Amino acid sequence: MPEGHTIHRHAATHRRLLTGHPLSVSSPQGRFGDGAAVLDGRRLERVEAWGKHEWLWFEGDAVLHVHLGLFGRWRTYPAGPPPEPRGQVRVRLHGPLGTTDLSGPTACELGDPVDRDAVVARLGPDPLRPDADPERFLDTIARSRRAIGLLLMDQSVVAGVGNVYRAEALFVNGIWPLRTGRELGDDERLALWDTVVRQLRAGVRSGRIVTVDRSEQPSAAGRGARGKATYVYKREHCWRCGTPIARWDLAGRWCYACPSCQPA
DNA sequence: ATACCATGAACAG
DNA sequence: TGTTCCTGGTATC
Repeated sequence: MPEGHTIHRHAATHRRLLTGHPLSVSSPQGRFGDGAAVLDGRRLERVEAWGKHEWLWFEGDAVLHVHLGLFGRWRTYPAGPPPEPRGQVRVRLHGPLGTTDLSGPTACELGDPVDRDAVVARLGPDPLRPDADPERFLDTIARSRRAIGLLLMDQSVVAGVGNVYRAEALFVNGIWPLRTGRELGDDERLALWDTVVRQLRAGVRSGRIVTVDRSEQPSAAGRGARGKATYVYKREHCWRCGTPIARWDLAGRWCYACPSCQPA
């Protein structure tokens, strides 16, 4: 399931496999309105990701906006699609080099560049984008009385961080989630930004969220072995110190932290 | 067959 | 703050 690293990986795949070609566009599930008919046969010009959003720019200023939400997924078939689509397929994009099927998205809308800009205007900097502006993130949280655990999940503060990276980024910096943005030190704010950049990039590279440092992996976890993925997220005990993990509902999402490594 | 759960977010009030 | 919408994998009857 998708945080920002997943979306950037999908964008890269779509870029590589689908851009530059006229695509067959269909909606096997039939729930894409007239979008499929409008896009069918158009050339895909470029693909862009920002946080958890993806835009596919087709010729003629037709822009497909996709947000996977909690359940959405892309299934890509470089060798050609299976005869029967798997599950409920909202959109199928088919080109000479491959096919990709979208199911379960929170958003799948056809618009134009202005619509795209309107979405971007609501988003904070994306740590994965080269044009990201860390100062926006730092200034916003430096002024905020809201808990840093809420700020990291707020896509208008930083785009692409979800529940797993929230938990892990706070952990590696020893920050209790309920401390407010303004009461953090400048060094802590900067370190948090650096951490989400590093963790998200690692996620793009590997396709998994693995935040536990190699030096803290069990020695048996060599090549191929999965090793430990997280320090606190969905864990019973802290991977670093063994203290029972605190877990509570924070604005409707589970929040995980180590009471010992992340003192309040 | 059914229940429950999840890495998300918009909307109402 | 609570409700609603997406889907599908796993657990439970």
